Amino acid sequence: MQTPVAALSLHDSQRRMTVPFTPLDPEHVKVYYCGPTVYDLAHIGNLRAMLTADVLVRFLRHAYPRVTFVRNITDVDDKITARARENGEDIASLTQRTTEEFHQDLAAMNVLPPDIEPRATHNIGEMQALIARLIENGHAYEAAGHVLFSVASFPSYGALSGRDPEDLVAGARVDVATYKKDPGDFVLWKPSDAEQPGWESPWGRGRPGWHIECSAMSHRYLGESFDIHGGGSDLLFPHHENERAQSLCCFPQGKFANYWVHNAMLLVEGEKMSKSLGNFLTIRDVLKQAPAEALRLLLLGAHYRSTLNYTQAGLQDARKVLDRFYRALAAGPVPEVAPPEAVVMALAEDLNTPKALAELHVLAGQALAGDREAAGALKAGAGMLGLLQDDPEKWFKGDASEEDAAIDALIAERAAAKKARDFARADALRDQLQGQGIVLEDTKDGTIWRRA
RNA sequence: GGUCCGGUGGCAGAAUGGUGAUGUAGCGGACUGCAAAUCCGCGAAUGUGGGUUCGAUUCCCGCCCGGACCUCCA
Repeated sequence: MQTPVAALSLHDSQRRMTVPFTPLDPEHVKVYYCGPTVYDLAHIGNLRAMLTADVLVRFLRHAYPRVTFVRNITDVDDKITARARENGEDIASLTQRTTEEFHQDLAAMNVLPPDIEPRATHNIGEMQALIARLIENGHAYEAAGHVLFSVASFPSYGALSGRDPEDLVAGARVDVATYKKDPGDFVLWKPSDAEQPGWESPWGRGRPGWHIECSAMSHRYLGESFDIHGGGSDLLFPHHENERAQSLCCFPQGKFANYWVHNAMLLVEGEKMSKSLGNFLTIRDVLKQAPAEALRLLLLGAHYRSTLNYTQAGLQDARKVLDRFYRALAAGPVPEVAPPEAVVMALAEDLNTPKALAELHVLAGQALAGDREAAGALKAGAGMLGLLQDDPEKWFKGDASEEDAAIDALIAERAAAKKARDFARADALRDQLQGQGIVLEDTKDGTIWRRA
């Protein structure tokens, strides 16, 4: 039996409003997220989408008995082909290495793995089946070695992203391929030359277009209708619009995704993150400067639908906040209790993580004042955000090292000096440790230390 | 050019048609041999110009600024 939880409301991109979430099957909630194209290290913008999904899925698991979370790996893409060529590397080795790095980075960030993580290249047959079906029922056609989706055949094209197909044509800034019947038509299958990865198909050796993989994998693992489909807001158009068109045309009886969740982009020091500005940050770049948990807290500090400004100062802030939270946990025993209502309620309001964090601050204050029940609630509430599950000792001191004994020795020496009222000596020892990045705190139970 | 989203204290960031959270930073005090941590207190914000309203930061319109997307490309 699940504990009763506040009813979740979610902002659905298609309806453009926040609505109560009602699962198709309350016994089994199904979620699909677009995962990475594995040609390079994940950056903190990618991370934001993964983190949004993580908080969403954690909440769903709290509220419903069973959740299946599918997040794919896109391991066939022209960016991958290009990068492999630049590196003089095998495509397979590039995608495998990048996938492993992705997994390591997310594990470091305490992002839980999906239940199923299908790869595009393992689902080529599924994609071809969908494409054949679309041709059969008149939603796709072959032209110049390509198979294209016919936008005109799907009246509600544009409904997800709120676009009028007419506008799209008028504003198109890319030359329209002459073999398209309609400028809005997009590729389902394209021919590959000898250099490019390709698979045999009824339409010749080729490779899939960008969008069909998600239609194929979501169908295979979640069926014709599932609850939530998510990703970054930049995927709304054309990627998700096209996925929706393909899937609904293949399976007109199904609903495809019932709710669409899109997270906003982030800025770096007030500027758009881009390679040309040189402010492109991978997860690994950030983890050289601060603990993963600080980055996680920083990213959860803004609501997922708001543009978030990532800054160095913000990263340091997040660290100090975690110092305070862990101090509250370290101040005494931490009983195991259920997540506090206030935190659950905040998250139920379209995953309002900043509000949930504000509630955690209240609990931290109470815990520091001696309320151990509040400390338990702090830990349980933070757990819903994937925070504060580490040992406080580890947070403050890092992994135990042989250096620790030396630190303890200096602290003992300082204690002796203090006892002898030789404060000059005591302060010198403290300064020495300070220089090594060790901060001392004298408490009534003796001196404790932490790394700055 | 088109469509859409947003502009809240130094910084980050909630909320709301009727006294604007929270954190961090700053300042003052308590505690401390001095610090650190903790506690108490203080100051500090709704881009701009109109409109609707008894009342607007919230709703509407213009402007300025930022961002996303505009079809094989996050």
